[in-house]
Amino acid sequence: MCKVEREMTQNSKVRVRFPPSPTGFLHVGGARTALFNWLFAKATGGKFLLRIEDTDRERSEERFTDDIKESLQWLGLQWDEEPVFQSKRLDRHREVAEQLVAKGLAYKCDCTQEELEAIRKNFLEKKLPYRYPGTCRDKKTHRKDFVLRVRNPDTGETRFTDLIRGDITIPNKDIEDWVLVRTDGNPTYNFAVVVDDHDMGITHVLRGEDHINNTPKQALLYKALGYDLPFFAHFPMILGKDKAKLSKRHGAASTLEYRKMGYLPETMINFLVRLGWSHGDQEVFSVDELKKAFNLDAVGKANAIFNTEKLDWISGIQLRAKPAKELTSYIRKYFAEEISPYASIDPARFESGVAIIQGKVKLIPELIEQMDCLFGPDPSYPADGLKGEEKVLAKQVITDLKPLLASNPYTVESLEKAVRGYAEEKEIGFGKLAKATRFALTGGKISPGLFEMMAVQGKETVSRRFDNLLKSLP
RNA sequence: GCCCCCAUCGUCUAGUGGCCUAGGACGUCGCCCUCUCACGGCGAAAACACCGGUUCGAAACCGGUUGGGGGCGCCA
Repeated sequence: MCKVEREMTQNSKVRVRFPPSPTGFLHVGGARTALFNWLFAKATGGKFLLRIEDTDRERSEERFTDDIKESLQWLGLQWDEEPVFQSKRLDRHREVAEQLVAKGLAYKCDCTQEELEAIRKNFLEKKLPYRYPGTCRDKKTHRKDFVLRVRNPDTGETRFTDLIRGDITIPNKDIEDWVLVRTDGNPTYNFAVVVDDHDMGITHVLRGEDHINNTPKQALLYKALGYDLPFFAHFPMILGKDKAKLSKRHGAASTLEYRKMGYLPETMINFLVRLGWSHGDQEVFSVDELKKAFNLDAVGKANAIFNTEKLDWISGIQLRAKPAKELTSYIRKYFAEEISPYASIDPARFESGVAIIQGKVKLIPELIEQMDCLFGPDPSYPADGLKGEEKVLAKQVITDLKPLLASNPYTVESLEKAVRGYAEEKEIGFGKLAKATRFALTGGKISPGLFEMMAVQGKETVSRRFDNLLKSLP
């Protein structure tokens, strides 16, 4: 925590917000912005709020609001107060707009979109930077349709402090008289944000770097309105592999798709937090650790590329770290359809199946797939699964092991002792023996540890599969 | 075109003037461990964009160049 933050957090409660517009699914860039806000709230003992910015009635859809909420909840980023819907605050926005007009800080502009387009085109042709020229600033009479624009100073400069980047200064001549209220009476983003952040008591505006250019506009409005400026911080962007701003065409559109792919929430959080934030050499974090360790001055300034190599590595680690019981109920909740073939399996057995596989895979679908050798139908034995001499050995080993294990308790230790004892006695290399046994039990070459597997499969299955193999052998 | 932001291995990053012949992690490639697959251990290749300053001393500070990103809507 840097000095400014410390002063701030000592004097009053931190309140941050995540303000998505429901015009698309929550992509991972948005998810990370939400995460940083949430972590900052947790680290400072503040509140994390959700505001749905649905002032664009045309493009806003309820299914996107649902997607955003579900994504946040899946990740565990629970908001602390009822979500605010910007569209329900219309009256308040109009009220503030009127105050601005009354003070002469906003004015009506009846330029049509066509007229503006012509001006814009003209500026572009002359290679001049386009800015609304203030045509209507002092006009007395207006057409029926008009917008409200702010009256911004033409000279001087606007400065604000970014907690990550330091002071940022913009000449006022580069800030145009932008639109506050549309022809249809709805507020624009930059206007609604300022009013809402102020009314919601937001102390820290933490958002993506794509908003840096909006900040001077908003800062000017705060001043015009007589509001205290909140602290600002702009996070670097997450870019796609082509180094362009993340969008639909970069693989997964919605954060929820990562859930489907089999990543855990803690995996996403661990991965996302390291895109732009660091803590010495530490790479692996639990969510609880993050809630204590997160701070703004360890956030970097440079953009990061969303590269899933490390995501998979973290996934393996988090999968291994999750208690089998929790992992099992997570799988039951989100992969119900995928595990439906194992519906009849005793829950405790199912959980031990999860336990012996979770350390070997990186994603949940892989885990479910590997459970097939435990709970699926008996395997068939491909003819080329074992070579000639291996078949001879297999026949001997399985024939001997069958009665030996039939009278043995089915615990990992006891099974291991019995089988290893047998191998020693017969002077058969354990590797060869294991290969034959594995083939008998799975019909393949890859499986969980032999004894863990047998213990989960149970005496009946093991014995039956031993018989099956013997029958298939010449 | 104009404005803003940024710049260390392929990728994520450490680094706040001397500890840097630049550290960690992912990925890659070897070797080891091992009942297979994983895990784990050891090792290798791999970066301070460029040019000028400032300084006894720059990856670090300043300026410029180049490169990248973002913005320039009655979208958010």
